[in-house]
Amino acid sequence: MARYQAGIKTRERILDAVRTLLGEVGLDSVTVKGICDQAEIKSGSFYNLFDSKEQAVLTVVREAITGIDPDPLHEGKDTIGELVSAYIAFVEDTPEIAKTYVQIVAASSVNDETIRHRVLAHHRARVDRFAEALARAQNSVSGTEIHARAEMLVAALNGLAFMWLLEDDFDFGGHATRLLGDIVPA
Amino acid sequence: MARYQAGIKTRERILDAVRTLLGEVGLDSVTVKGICDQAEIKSGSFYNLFDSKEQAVLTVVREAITGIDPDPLHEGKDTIGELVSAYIAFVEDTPEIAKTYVQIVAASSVNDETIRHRVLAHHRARVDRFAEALARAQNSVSGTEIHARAEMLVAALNGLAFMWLLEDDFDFGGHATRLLGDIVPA
DNA sequence: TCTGATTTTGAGTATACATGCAAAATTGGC
DNA sequence: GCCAATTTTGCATGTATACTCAAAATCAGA
Repeated sequence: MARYQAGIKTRERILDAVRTLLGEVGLDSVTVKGICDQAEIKSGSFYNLFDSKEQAVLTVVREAITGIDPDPLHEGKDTIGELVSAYIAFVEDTPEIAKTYVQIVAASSVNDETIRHRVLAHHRARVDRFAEALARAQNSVSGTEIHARAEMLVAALNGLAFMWLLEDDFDFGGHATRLLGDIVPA
Repeated sequence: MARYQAGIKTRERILDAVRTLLGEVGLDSVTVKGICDQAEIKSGSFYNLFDSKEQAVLTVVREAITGIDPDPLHEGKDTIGELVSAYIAFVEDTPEIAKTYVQIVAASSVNDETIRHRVLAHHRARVDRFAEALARAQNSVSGTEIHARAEMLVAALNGLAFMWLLEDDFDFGGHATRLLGDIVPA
């Protein structure tokens, strides 16, 4: 345990503030002043704990990219239903982070090669996991066919997340579950 | 015909510059200086033709929102294949505007109520058109079922557009066509 | 070529932002 | 309660940005 606790707590307050603001005002509208107001600190404290605004935002952004695929070590064990449930849980339980994820893909990916590659790598790994789970569920279909279906399923889930961004009361979980039923008949 | 042409041409150069920059650097990174450099004019000229940066950007944004559904008066006549083809053409023929559309949905929708409602209204109208076309193709299925399928189809198309943002060589047209084949067997 | 209308220029202003820093306040072991 | 380490404060600084404006340049009809 560190000798002084205050700084650690302030760091958490800052990250909480960034999470909130990313969901509220969007990736490019987050300011240091906004973060400090939300965290109820002064800017000097912010720079005592982070080298730059970028660093604090990137910390949360990494969280968002990783959050969509929380446990990549389970490979070969998940069912397709569990994978879809994990996506639904991600969107419904941590909506600010999910919103951030969508914004990262749409906005940052355009002008930030580093983030784009990171997102792309995670996306491909996710499609592979979906494909493997699909293969286990329907082992009669060919590999390329399975992979195309997985890509489509993930695309549709992302599209539904997209819609959920637009409509506050959009039933993301319901639509995602329905979609799963269409792809993998019970 | 107006007496002086120079101003009109400059206006077009500015809008072209905004279109280019929206695709290249993203919605929130477009600056007046950037627009002026790209259009090879000075900032004074910009403000001679537009009241604000916002106005110029919004002009192109409206174009993007409308562009995804170019001919809403054809209702009752389009086939589902034509609607999907129109989406593919939108993405492949005007990629900068398509990119802008995705960014608007993801970023602006978070903090701009006006744009969000505009996008949402267009989206709903589009889903309705897809549903009507689907109903004509498969009139055995119930109305709510058809509507759910239309929503899913549009979501999947948006999701694919999403992916195409990440990967330069993503075969959007191929995947979209495949998706259509899955939903409406030939 | 002259003239008034239109367009362009480019320096200038105000503001918001990220970041720096020295001093004050707080913390916690002794 | 003392003191050194840590943390917070809040003002200062430099920079980028949106936007203004008066003067210069250009245009097109007579």
